[in-house]
Amino acid sequence: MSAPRQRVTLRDVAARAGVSVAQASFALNGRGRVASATVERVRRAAAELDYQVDTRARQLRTGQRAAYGVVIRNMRNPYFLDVLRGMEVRAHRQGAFLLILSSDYDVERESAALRRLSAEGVAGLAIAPIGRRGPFRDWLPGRPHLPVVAFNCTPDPEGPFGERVSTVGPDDGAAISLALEHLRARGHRDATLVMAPEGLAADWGREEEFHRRCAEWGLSATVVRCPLDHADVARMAAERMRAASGHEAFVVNSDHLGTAVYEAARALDLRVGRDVSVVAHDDLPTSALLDPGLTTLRLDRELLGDHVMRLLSEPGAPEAVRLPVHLIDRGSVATLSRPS
Amino acid sequence: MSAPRQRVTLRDVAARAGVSVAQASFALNGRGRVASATVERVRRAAAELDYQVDTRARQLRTGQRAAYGVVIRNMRNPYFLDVLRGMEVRAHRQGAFLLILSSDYDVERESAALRRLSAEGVAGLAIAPIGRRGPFRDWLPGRPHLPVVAFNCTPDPEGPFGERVSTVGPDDGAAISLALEHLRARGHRDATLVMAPEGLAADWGREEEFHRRCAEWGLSATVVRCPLDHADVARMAAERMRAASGHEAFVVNSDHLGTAVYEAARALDLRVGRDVSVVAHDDLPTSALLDPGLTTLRLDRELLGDHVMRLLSEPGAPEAVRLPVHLIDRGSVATLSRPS
DNA sequence: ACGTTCTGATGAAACGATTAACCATCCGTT
DNA sequence: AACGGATGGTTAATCGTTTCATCAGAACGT
Repeated sequence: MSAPRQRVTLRDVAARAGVSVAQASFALNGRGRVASATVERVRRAAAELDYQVDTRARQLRTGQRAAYGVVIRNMRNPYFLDVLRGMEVRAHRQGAFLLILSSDYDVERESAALRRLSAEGVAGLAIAPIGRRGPFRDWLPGRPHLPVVAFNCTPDPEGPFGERVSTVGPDDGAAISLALEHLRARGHRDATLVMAPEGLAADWGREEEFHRRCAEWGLSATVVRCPLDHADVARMAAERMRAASGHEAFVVNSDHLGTAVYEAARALDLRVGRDVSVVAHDDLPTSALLDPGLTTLRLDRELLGDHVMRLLSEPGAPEAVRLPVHLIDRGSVATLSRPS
Repeated sequence: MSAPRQRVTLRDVAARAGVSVAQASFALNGRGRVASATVERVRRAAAELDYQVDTRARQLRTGQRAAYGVVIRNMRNPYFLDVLRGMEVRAHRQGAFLLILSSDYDVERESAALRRLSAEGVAGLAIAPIGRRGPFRDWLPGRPHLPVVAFNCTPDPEGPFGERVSTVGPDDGAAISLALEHLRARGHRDATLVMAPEGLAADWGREEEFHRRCAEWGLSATVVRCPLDHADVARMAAERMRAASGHEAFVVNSDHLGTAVYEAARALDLRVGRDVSVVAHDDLPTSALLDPGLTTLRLDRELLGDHVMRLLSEPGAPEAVRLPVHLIDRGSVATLSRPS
């Protein structure tokens, strides 16, 4: 009765239903011409044996796969989590699922992840690429038929993505404008943009827009590339604050970096929102809990994920989707009565 | 030269190296007897063609798969993320990777996830089960050979897991003891344990230990099951505080629930750490940012993930691993001068 | 010169599903 | 009686790898 059978195969089901393997396959997938009585019998047999298709065999034959690969930069960043969730919801609706790997800001691992996912035969690939010309770029031409979507990166016509891949990300231009407008309305005359290390994140568009806007609005602009490590960022921010002649206003590229500014301020006995100002990107869950709350640029991250999946599952001409961003004012920007 | 070939297969490599498919396979996997010159030729051919094994075909033949399935409860909980990271690090070391699905606290989805992962032919399955007898239980006997590890749940000898599956989780007994000891040392005479909704999380062990310890130390004990939704928890906590005759001390089963207590307190104009006391579980990143910081029970979550992977990849007799927990005092517990 | 071992290589059978190409009835028409 | 068309079913090829069984020579000892 209960021999230690290794695995229930379609052959077993067919045998039990007294029918050929082909007919069993047709019956279960509702594809060929098969008598309704037979369908019933096969279904019952499958249920009784607790049969599960071996998706690998199926894929091998059909070449199709209901799985998408995702390469994110970091497993611990709630930002990516929400994106993943957005992707997952849509994937789930179409019966697919996600193969998630993280590059951990390491080009070696990013490259390995890409190889791996392609070997797994995913139906499409989403990636939050590292830097400007990581392995991503070299790797693309080798898989001419694989739909690829890059997210959280600036579309760069002459950059890594070329004609083939769609991009989805925040509307960086609008975001920077919002931030600067917010500062300007409160009497600020200069701003410092704090960016992730060169070549790690993919936020090249923001710098450009920052300079453009500052010029347009007559703000004095500074751009700083900073280390990724939290403590180092805090140190650097403290450095700048100490050296600053007047009021220092930071526009930082993530909430993570934003909290570092808080730490720096605390170390110097300065109060954020009075002595120092910060506008951040991302709106992580922690940001509302800070004191004062972190004024930040928010983007619907699940929506972003949804767009990524959409582009992956309905391939067409590549798009460059820029999602709207809005500013959440929590008071981390000071109001200056007179120019600093 | 560059015909739109669909995919580079081992046959192509073999052809280019002027050798049979078998020999090519042996050469690449270093398995059979093959001349070193041939190995070199095949390797070069593979590199030139940018060949990638089709893991599905390989798996179909070998029956083995370098992927493990994970079913977590929620994609957005940083707790699980750290666990995943722990798993991923070990998996990565052995060249395997993770198939992650989330049940979203829905038994239907948990069940679907299990089916799916087993159809994918994973080499093992880790699950943070929902409730006491979810689909998990019914599903187990059908796959007698699949290694399964449950995490973040109390091992329950007569419960869902039986003899087959290992469990990994916090040492709930020790955790509750720590919390109560902390309260007692500060003059508290009663405690309220706030638990997740019946049948959702898997923390049955804590309640038991809570009663035992309270009895032993002469504390008056109350246990509350609460809704999962944040706002509802806050409402309930406020209710209790208002009705309370003396000082209210909560031991809550997650930091998530803990912050709800903060909100309730704020709504009633009470100060946590003075008028109300809280000890939580998990130590999420947000907890240190609250004011006052949330006193919480911390567990090395990556270590937990590491253990899960270990048990999955080196199957043996089932173990019930309980990881040490320590208390992080951030001041959310008041010191009472005299008994309340 | 002849059997024996050893080396390097090959052919073909799996793995478990899908599916194109046939085949056998049976029913109704001409 | 012969034929055309449904209808329900079967056979066998195929997907890309791995691996078992086999084989042609070379090397070697007697």
